[in-house]
Amino acid sequence: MTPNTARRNETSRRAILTAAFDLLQDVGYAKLSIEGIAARAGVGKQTIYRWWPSKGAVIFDAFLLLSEAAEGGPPTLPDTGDLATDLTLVLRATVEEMNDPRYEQPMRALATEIALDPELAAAYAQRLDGPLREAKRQRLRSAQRAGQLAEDVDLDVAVDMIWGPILNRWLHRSGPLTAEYADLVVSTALNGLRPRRSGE
Amino acid sequence: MTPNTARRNETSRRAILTAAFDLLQDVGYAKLSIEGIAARAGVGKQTIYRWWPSKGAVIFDAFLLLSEAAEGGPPTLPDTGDLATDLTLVLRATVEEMNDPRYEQPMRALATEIALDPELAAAYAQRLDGPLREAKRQRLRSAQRAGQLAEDVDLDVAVDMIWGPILNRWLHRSGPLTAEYADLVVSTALNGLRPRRSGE
Amino acid sequence: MTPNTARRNETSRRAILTAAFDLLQDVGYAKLSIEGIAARAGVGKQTIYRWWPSKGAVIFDAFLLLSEAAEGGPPTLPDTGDLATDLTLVLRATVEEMNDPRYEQPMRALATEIALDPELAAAYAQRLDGPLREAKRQRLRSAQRAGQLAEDVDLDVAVDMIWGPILNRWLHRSGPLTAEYADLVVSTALNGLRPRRSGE
Amino acid sequence: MTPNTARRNETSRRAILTAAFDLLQDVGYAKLSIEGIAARAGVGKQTIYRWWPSKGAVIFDAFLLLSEAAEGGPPTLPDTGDLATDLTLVLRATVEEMNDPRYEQPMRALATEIALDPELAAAYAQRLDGPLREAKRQRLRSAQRAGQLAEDVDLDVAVDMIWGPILNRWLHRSGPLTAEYADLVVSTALNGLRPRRSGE
DNA sequence: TGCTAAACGAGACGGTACGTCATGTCTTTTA
DNA sequence: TAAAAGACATGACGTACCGTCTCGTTTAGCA
Repeated sequence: MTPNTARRNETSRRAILTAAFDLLQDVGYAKLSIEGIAARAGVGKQTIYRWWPSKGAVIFDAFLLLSEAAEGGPPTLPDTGDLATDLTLVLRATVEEMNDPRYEQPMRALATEIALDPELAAAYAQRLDGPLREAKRQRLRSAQRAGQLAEDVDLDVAVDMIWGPILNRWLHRSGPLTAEYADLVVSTALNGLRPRRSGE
Repeated sequence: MTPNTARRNETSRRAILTAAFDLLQDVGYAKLSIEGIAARAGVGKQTIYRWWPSKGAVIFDAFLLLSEAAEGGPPTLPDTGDLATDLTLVLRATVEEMNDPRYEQPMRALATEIALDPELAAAYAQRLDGPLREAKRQRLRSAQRAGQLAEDVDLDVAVDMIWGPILNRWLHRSGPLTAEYADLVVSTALNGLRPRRSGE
Repeated sequence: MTPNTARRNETSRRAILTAAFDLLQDVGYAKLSIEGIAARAGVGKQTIYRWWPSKGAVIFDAFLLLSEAAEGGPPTLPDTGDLATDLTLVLRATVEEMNDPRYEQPMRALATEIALDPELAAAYAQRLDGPLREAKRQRLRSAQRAGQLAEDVDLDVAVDMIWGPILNRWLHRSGPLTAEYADLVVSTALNGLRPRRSGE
Repeated sequence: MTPNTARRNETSRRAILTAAFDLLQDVGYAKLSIEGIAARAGVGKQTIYRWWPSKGAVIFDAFLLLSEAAEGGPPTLPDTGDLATDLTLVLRATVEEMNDPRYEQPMRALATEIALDPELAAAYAQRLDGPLREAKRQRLRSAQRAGQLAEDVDLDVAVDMIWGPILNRWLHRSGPLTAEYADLVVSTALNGLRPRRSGE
């Protein structure tokens, strides 16, 4: 069913994924074509069709290649002991990456494909977002142990509460995505919307 | 700039927007074509190109038509005096709509177009999301007055905190989108992540 | 069924047929492609596929255009009163044309398509070969009246007897195709293979 | 230059040629592909490319195999002493073979390749048509000795005169190819087109 | 009888062309 | 006289084959 992967040409594979990522930056998702990727990679179209079921799958693998290249070992969030500080740091970095023109178009492309293709979404959840989300959960668990996070908070909801607004504002462009916004999100999420009996 | 709208055939306009919306349900965003819309609407292609600059603009207007049809006057959120109750109600309804097969594909299409096209995003922010967001802010302001919301909370951030996680989970399919999740989001957002000195 | 021919672009039609004919000379039948024709004609591929069902049909029409351009009125064979002289003249001309590099490749292409596609063969028999064969029969009939051709000879067989060997030798390259051969064919066909009681 | 033929796998060779011939019957010349032949023969593509320079060469060899299988010794035409009788017999058989669906497509394919490829035409003239044509010439020479054929007739032209019309009508489908037609060709070729002083 | 070089099946590869579909522009016809 | 109908140049789609190129695996000839 799956093509025999043994004879696969690794050089071509990397050329394709790199070409796809580069083209996303250059021409954007709307004008990304399989023909274009093949041409830029110096590869026959069939070589793409042989190994990937869809354009989205290529984009997905391009990110996978990138993340493999970047990391050594599973990702972790900084843990200085103070949750607010750490989250602020991380979210500011996230915001910066989202505003980086090198990544913006490719990331939008990936988000789009995931939004439209459930199968790809599952792969994303497992292979790309999975480890990262686990790291986030881990950091929050540590905060729980340190008494900085309520015992009864659902960690997945907590993650969504912190990163969701950021991702959303980026994707929908519903407002400027700045470090200040990131800071506000952190503090608001931690304190909650309700008035607190005693000051922060 | 804008084509003279005077001679515009209103019947064709509605036929086109309805056809676009219906096709989104039937064939999905990926297979939606201008030719298809024109054919289903019984309209010449040129009539579409004359009045809309892009496929995204057609989809956008289709939603606009829908929202005009639905509402009388600007939208409002229920205000029973208890914020938690009202938010829970509204978010459950939102979740239900997002799971409604009639709307899912079209809404994903719109979200996709907005994510990729800044101009469309601006139009969305102003014409479709604008009034709704104002209603949300209004409800939160009322809660502030009632002492159910901290005075120093940025209302836009608050809105993002409540609706962001929902939208996100829906768009990225990062988990099941249920009424329970909606309830959890409301209570977590209101209480915040930090431990509270005294019970809820 | 047949596409409405009313809106057809005559300029494109001629460009396509001319390009096809020229390409046959330049690259030969084996390397003739629809894409190549479209490119050389400055035309979209679809314009070819819209109006012709096959590559053979394009080639056929290219010859049709040529023959229309060439002739005024239906073709006739010379009639000096002496059949042998006239046939010799005509066959020499035919041989010359077959050896003309401008026509050789295109004519081989047409012959090939006809040999493989019965429908095309029927069209050829009717529209291209038909009038010519009629002219040949006419000349032979005239010879019959002049007592230069036996009364009981089937004129179609006679035509085949004279032109068949030429066509055959050309197509199969079974020997050199020269004026001398043409002359021999004429005299042999007229005299027959059997010994004659009295001189020629 | 020529690959060492020593290690050649005879089983594969026969499988390839048989597969090629069978495929010609089944799918026709236009859809005959090297890949198809290799697949049907259960053979790697390279094995075909190693031993044959072109598709036409494979088809040619397929016929060669067939003719080797059929015959014992060089072919001969029947010689009852009466040329007309013998030719009629032979031509009727030829006509029958040409109308046989088992051979029609393959023979058209061979004719096509020969018409387009001079090298193949030379091979055909020498290896396939050569012995047969020699047999035809032989029979005519015998007729000459018996006084049934004029002394001054060029035997090659005579062969063309008899078989050319048949082959032509078959290849171009310029008319029905029947036994009657064959008979007419024989008698017309023998008698010639000119009126004879005294009856046949 | 065991070694080695080739021919073999399989099939991935960079390509070309296929025939189809949609794009956005244009012209023609119709109501 | 606007809009439907649809032809047009363009260009991408996904597929089929081309001819070349490894891969391991027979298989045959020599040593």
